Amino acid sequence: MPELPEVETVVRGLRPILIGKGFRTISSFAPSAVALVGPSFRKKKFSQALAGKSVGTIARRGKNILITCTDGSIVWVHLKMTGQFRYVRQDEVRDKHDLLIFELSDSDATGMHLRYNDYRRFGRLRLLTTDELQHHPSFARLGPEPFDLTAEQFVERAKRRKRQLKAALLDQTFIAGVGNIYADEALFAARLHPRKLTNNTSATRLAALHTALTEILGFAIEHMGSSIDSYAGVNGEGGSFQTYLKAYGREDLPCERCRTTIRRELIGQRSAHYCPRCQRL
DNA sequence: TGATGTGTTCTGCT
DNA sequence: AAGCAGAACACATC
Repeated sequence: MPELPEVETVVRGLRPILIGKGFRTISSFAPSAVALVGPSFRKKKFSQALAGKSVGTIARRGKNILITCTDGSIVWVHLKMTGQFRYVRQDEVRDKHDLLIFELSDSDATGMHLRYNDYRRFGRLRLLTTDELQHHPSFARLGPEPFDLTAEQFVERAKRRKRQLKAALLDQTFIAGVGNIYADEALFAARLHPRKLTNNTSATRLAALHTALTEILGFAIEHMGSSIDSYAGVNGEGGSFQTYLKAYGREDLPCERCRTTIRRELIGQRSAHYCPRCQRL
């Protein structure tokens, strides 16, 4: 389940593979809903439109990956739950969920190519112009990056709404990049109940939540994310942050602070893991 | 068959 | 009208 640290790890893995390289040909086994093009590329399929372009820069915005080509067009990728990029030998047998295969300008020399695999097919790749991306409603509404916000700015933002803390952290328009794992971990670290309301939480505690969140995200990036379910980096390497989880996935296990049993509860159709003793409402 | 998992979008309520 | 909660949806797996 790629969240901010996992997506950052993927971006860092893609850079040495793609930057300065060209897309020679792209083989697609993807349904048309998975790989799309913006209006200015109409009439062309994703594979056709991307072939021949070269990669300039690769960036992350929230959980989104932005691969900017030297002609200004952008491949906007959202991995959703199970999307993965893998850099593999060209002769590796194709998995049935390998949906796109990118032959690169140096593939003949290296014998390697890039694949996009997504067994649930929720992920999306779109080839757009810069303008189309900036005006796309779901991209334009993204909230600030956690690291770009001071604790004071986070407090001010939170105080403006009346929302359960867990829901606010998961809301990509409130803050970009946080998913279920890191929301639960940040709330545990700050000893805040997931159902506590933003407007009923003191500025001090909200500031502490922001500090916990950025510390945890930073630490998780250093550990190349959490390998839970099927997540792996571009070169097949797993992250190791899952060994540091204190709340997420620890239902029925003792809290490491007070030994109380960690509870799992549905909040807005999402499981929330928390310690009922350390995190009081 | 239907429950599961997660981010985004839709619907309807206050 | 704005802002929110909750449902629906995108899928494959078992």
